[in-house]
Amino acid sequence: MPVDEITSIAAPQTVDEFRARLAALGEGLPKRLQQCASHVAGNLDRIAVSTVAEMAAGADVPPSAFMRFCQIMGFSGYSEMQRLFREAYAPGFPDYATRLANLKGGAGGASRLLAEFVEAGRMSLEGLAKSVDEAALSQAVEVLARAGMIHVVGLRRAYPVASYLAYVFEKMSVPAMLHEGAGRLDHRHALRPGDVVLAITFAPYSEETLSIASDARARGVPVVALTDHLSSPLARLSDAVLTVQEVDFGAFRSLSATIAMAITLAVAVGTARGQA
Amino acid sequence: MPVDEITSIAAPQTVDEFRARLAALGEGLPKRLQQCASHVAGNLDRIAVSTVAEMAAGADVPPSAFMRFCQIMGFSGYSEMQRLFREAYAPGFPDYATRLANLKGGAGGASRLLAEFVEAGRMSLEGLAKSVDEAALSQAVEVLARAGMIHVVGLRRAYPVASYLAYVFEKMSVPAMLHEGAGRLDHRHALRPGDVVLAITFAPYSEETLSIASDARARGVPVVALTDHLSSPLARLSDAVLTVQEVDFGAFRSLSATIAMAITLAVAVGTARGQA
DNA sequence: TAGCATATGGAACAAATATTCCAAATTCAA
DNA sequence: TTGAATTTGGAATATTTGTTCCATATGCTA
Repeated sequence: MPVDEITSIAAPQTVDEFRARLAALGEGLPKRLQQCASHVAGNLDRIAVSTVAEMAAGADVPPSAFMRFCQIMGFSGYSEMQRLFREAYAPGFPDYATRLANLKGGAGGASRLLAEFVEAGRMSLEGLAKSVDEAALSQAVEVLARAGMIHVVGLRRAYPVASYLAYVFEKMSVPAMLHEGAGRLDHRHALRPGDVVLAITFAPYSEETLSIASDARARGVPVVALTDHLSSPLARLSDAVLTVQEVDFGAFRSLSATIAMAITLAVAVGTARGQA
Repeated sequence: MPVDEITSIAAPQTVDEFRARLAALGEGLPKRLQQCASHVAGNLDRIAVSTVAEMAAGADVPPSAFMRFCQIMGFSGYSEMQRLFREAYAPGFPDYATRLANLKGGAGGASRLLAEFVEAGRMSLEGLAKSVDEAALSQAVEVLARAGMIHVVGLRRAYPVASYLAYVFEKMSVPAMLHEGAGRLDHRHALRPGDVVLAITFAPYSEETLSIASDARARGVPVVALTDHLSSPLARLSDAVLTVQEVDFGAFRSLSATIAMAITLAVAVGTARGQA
């Protein structure tokens, strides 16, 4: 039976199915396809970011041979095969805008909302794990661990995070003080040499928070930022910048990832101090 | 100075340089480029596997705007920028599971902690989705939607949740007031017929919160509870009880699931009121 | 408000990439 | 060795994707 008549089964839907099919084809292939199979097996992760020409060159076969390989794997061509890996590489493109539209149309009550927020939270946490800048994180911990007093600043949506940080710092006996926005009264006179400001703000960035941060910087007090983007105005004012992206659901953005980052920071700092 | 005359510096050679340049551009950009910057900052890992059209759509700008963005970042075009990420992302699949494993194995103590908290958060969210009592949830929404004023009470670990609820209620124009523990001063005189108390507390249960709740009940003001167990002392005092269990890591308990429940409650109540 | 500088979107164009096709090469069986 | 069946490579083509350009829109300054 010629290879191009191999009963075409459905294309693999997951990377695992792909692996299985690769194994199933195993030996019985002609030489060039064999080469493709073995090169692919060893370079699964490259498929997402390579062209056919590159993969073919890697397998040391002409592009047309590689195309045949894609077809006997069950795909219509290279593009379709690549799509599988691109999606696996950057998992899930759930389109929240349309889901929200559906939700509004559909029956769904509060439990449906809950499901959406749980999902958004999970994705935010996954995103955090994938995108955290480890260097920035340890730098932040280091700076904070050396602080005489940690001034936690966060208003509006960041306020719950700030208060949570203050709570955990207190539990861990780390000297920290929560700056409340209440009454427009600010405590910047409390900033002393050797202290550190931990500033938290997300778009639209709070004026007060930025102003306290720049004030601190002007006085030579280090600033650690917890914000949403490196391009945040807070980033420029800071000595260490931690970014956390929350997946939003409709107009609403939760705090799962931010809270996870906050507790990590607090516990890491508490631990570092305990050891010193 | 028009953006396309920004002195063209050499293109970033590493992802870190890229980040730095992104941060340096910061504010001064026109709207469309700002959108590009934001979207890119949050989706660095997708660049390797996406087309300009996809990235542009994600940033909600036309492809030509995205091209301009690539150019002011110092690249000749999208292809060149993408090459940086395709090469940088040689290391396997940044699939969540393996990334988590890397973090746990990683050198930095802080990254390890983060991995643990992320994992705990995810598990808490899953638990919440599985165990939610739908009847109690809709009952809580109903009671809150009818309230004249919602009094949000939560101290210590529950305080961040309470302040977050107050924030979201305000955003949704739901009359709500946050009872602060500050100064031992409590606002129970503010409780009026037709109001509702939303009380949040976890073991070890806060005296003050319980006392406000029982006070409210004595006056015939309904109480909605957000707590950790049906057997919580708060449960007995309440007209609707929502329970949320957080998975703890070591001695530390995060708030992912609680926050998810809180935002659900707030949005559901806001929506219900909007419709009425 | 006029006039200038800048930003924007889309259509036209260019380049890269995927895909097909078929003549030539190879293999295998008789 | 011959012929049929299969595999192979590359040239031709189709499709997708990237890039440029410019007319129009927008915002700013005087």
